[in-house]
Amino acid sequence: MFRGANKVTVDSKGRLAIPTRYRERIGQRSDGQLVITVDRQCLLIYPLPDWEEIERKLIRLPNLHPQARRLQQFMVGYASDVTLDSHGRVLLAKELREFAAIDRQALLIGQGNKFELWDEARWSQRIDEWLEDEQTGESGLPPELESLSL
Amino acid sequence: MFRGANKVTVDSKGRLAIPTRYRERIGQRSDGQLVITVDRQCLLIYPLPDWEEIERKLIRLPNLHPQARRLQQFMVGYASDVTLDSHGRVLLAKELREFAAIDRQALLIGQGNKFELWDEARWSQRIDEWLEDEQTGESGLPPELESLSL
DNA sequence: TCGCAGAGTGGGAAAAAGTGGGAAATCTAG
DNA sequence: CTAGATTTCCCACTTTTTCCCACTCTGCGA
Repeated sequence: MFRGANKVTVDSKGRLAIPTRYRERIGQRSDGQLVITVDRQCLLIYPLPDWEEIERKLIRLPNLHPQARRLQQFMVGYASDVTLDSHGRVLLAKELREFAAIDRQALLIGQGNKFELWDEARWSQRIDEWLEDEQTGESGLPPELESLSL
Repeated sequence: MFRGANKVTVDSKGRLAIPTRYRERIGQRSDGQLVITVDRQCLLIYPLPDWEEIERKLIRLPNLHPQARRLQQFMVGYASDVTLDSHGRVLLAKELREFAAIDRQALLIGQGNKFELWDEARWSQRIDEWLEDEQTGESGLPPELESLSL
């Protein structure tokens, strides 16, 4: 399981250093091979085998359904294979960086079998939204949440 | 069960000494391994096995639901593994300290299977809020609370 | 009151990780 | 086929992290 938040910087060539504590796991799981694609506001980074599973699911979606088609189109369409270099860095394609508005400071967020990569400004905006919603005592929690005890 | 409130200080390197009376229990329960993550305004500190149980619950949540997704994103996303050093201290990641606005004086609050860690100022603010609410005699207690006898 | 022990705190040095840039190799277009 | 541009690989420097040691403070007992 990947977890934890790390500030990372993308250098002028578009390279991103994966924090060392994850490298061993990535090496084991996929021999350093990752797939990076887009989500609505951020990028997603999967070890290759995990991505392949997702991809199979995506392709099997009913592709007359416009939303399913679109999801497929974006996620598969932007997916790019990368390999860790000798210093544990990966190269983010320019298209991906532009899509997620990432230029230098970013946050790498562990999310179980994948990572999310957020532009710093967008992430803090997301935190603000969260705190605001909690304040206003939002209703409509699903039953699983209401009864969740942490 | 962890109980009690302790004033603790976070040093300039971000280290936090766990009060000795808890150390033996933590050693037994998880061999000194803890996971620290965020809550709305404070940090939560779990022994590793307890955290893993929480994490399983979180991951099982319906993740098309925006609120569930967000909870998952933040709690798993910020969760960081730490180990007690030779003096019973743990290192708080910079990202966590920033999130909870903890810079030096903090309060460690025992909460059963976990601890809460509060910035000192935020904690006293919270006490004020509590007292105020009691004054205004807020209604609308959920049934579980109404019938609770202390 | 003094000293000892346990706990807390701070800091220094070695090691590891992160960062940037240059040169070689490959690709593209004219 | 050649010149320019882009990509890839590798090296070197800087910063951060980690580990360990030493000092201080407090409380307890002699």
